[in-house]
Amino acid sequence: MKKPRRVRRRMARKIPNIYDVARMARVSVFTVSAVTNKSSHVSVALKRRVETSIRKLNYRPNLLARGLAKRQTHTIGMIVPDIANPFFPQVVRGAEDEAQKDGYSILLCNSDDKQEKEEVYLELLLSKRVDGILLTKTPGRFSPRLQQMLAYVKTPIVLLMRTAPGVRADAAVTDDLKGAFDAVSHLARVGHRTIALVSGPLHVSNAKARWQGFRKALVTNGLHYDPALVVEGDYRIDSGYRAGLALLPRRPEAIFVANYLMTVGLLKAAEEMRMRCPEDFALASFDDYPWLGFFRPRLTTVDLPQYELGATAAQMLLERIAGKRGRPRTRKLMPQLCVRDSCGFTQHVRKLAAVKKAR
Amino acid sequence: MKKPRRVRRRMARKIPNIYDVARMARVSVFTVSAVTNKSSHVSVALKRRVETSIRKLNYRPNLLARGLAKRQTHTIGMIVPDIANPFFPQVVRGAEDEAQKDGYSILLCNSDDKQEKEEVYLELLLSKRVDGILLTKTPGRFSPRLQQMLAYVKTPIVLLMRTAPGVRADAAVTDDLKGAFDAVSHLARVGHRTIALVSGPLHVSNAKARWQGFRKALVTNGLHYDPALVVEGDYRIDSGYRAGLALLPRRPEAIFVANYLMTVGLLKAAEEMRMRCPEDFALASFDDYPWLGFFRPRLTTVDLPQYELGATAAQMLLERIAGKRGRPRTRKLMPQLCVRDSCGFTQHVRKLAAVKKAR
DNA sequence: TTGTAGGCGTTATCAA
DNA sequence: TTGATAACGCCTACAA
Repeated sequence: MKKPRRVRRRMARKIPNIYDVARMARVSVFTVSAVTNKSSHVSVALKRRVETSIRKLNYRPNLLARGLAKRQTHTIGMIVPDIANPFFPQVVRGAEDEAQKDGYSILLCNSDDKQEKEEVYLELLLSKRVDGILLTKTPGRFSPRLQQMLAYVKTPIVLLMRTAPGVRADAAVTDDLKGAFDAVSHLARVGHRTIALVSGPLHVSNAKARWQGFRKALVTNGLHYDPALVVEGDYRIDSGYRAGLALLPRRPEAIFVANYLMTVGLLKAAEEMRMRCPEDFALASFDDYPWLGFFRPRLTTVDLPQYELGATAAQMLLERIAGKRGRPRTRKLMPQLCVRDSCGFTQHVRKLAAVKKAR
Repeated sequence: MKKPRRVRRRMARKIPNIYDVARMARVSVFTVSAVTNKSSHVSVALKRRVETSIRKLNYRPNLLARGLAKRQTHTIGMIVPDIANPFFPQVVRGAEDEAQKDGYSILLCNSDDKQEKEEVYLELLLSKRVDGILLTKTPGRFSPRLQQMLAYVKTPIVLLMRTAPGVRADAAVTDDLKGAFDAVSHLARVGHRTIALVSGPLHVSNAKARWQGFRKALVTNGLHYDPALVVEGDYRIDSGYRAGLALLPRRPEAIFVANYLMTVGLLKAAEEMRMRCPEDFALASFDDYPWLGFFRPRLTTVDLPQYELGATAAQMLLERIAGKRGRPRTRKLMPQLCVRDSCGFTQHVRKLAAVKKAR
């Protein structure tokens, strides 16, 4: 004989559970569950009684318990390098919107691009039984143990922004090679012959792609690749600053920077060295923001669809969670070159006009 | 007689649970639990056996189940208007860092400053049994039902950035009145006599405070308050743009804008009207970002400690979660005026120098 | 259509 | 110190 659930008296108030509702409505918990989940047909009379009780008690199902029973939490984990990097907020927002449509919430983690942090978070997310994970992978491979865990639990993962060697998973990325190619080609077209590169960390897939796009553009435009004009940064402001200090004294005609934060650092260096853009050097960079058109130098940029990137990744993840099978897919979103003044284009046009006029 | 837990054969692999570990180590689940939680003393021999089994099985406690049993999830909910607003990422980051130190994760939600979304999220967070909530309250009051729920479950809330009438809770805010006062006073000191205001939505506490700071500065500096020079926006780019279109034709000597996004909009309007800052109008605005010093106009701003704000709020929340009692406290963080060129200060100084020289 | 009771994976209580 | 077993609050097969 099982004795009835012990009545708790200590805490005067207790959050009502499904039993409380059932008791008040004089039905079984099954009926209550059927009503809250619309899972099975319930007669109108009982349904009404249940709903009344729910309202009276202000009952809300405990999603923890539900998650435990159904083995799904309607939560997805998202690991980004740093939400404070202005690139990611829009991505996260896109993912959150998409997730929310399907009733999913997002657990946000910052890895700082450190493998150890990433590993800790990944394990935590698995322990919290998230239904899936959106991951901007840190450089480097998973530890064997983690790899094994991931394979074992089969929690779907979608890679975001970066692919990762050794990880077989869906991915949502941007066509960074093309983005860089377009930007650098544009610089060449405007007439710049010596073009420097401030690259991201080359062991990160998208930095590599941007570097490749840079090289390809040089080749295509018949320009010389000068290793002395290439500096590898880490996508943060300070590395852009150091790159600027190293690069600007060499007087390249143009500089292509692989992300916004490093561009900020580079401009800081230029400021200190009293060099102006685009008068003293042309500039094109990755990532676009709503404010860039209204401050000088008006940056020429490669605009990445950040929001869409996050939304797409979330969609892919939700499909996997919903049970979609098949081998991993990679969705590549297209960047768009956004020409403003920093590349020297406007000066270029003016010059052309002047030449034309002179003749 | 209770029959032993049914052996599941259907799914070949199953995530190991505490029973599996106990069985392999030939101990009871209690012992395993005691080991993983270090909650009670376990003999060295058993402890070793348990640890070995844990390692062999790659066991990780199911945090859902733990949460259900212990009635705490080590998760906190965070509701911000929009993570894509560049103000919030740093705030979120501060909160996340602080939470993570104590083993808490963050569930992130965007309310878009809509009461309905906020309410849905709040209920969801409660249903997910978060241990506490960080809330940048939308304007308006909670519905009675929600208010009742919140009071009932006693989940601690800390208000972030904005206080809210009718909500008795800890709060972490910035001294916006002082921030605005300092900025506007500075504009006056530089010599501007007609100063316009692009305000945030006045039913939001911090917009109100900034407006008050503006007015106080006018009074203190003996300037006239002209309602025609005040426009109320909604903190978004577009409202700043419209404000610019309305305000700039009136040729105020200076404009004070209550946040960054609206400043961006205002500059867009200025651009269209071919008015330059600071030559045609001076500008000071709220919120500072790492890049502002390197683009023109170099904005004079009120720098708010965003990261610290998030961190402080999280600390306060964690204290409440840990059981701290006492009446609600409000922590007010200090802003810092960051003088650059847009306020016309440098021009002002140059003029003074010229005058001096002339004598 | 509705109810009963076992299971989800922990922790916690009470004996031993 | 350890073990057995009842919560925690929900879902769901199976039975009625």
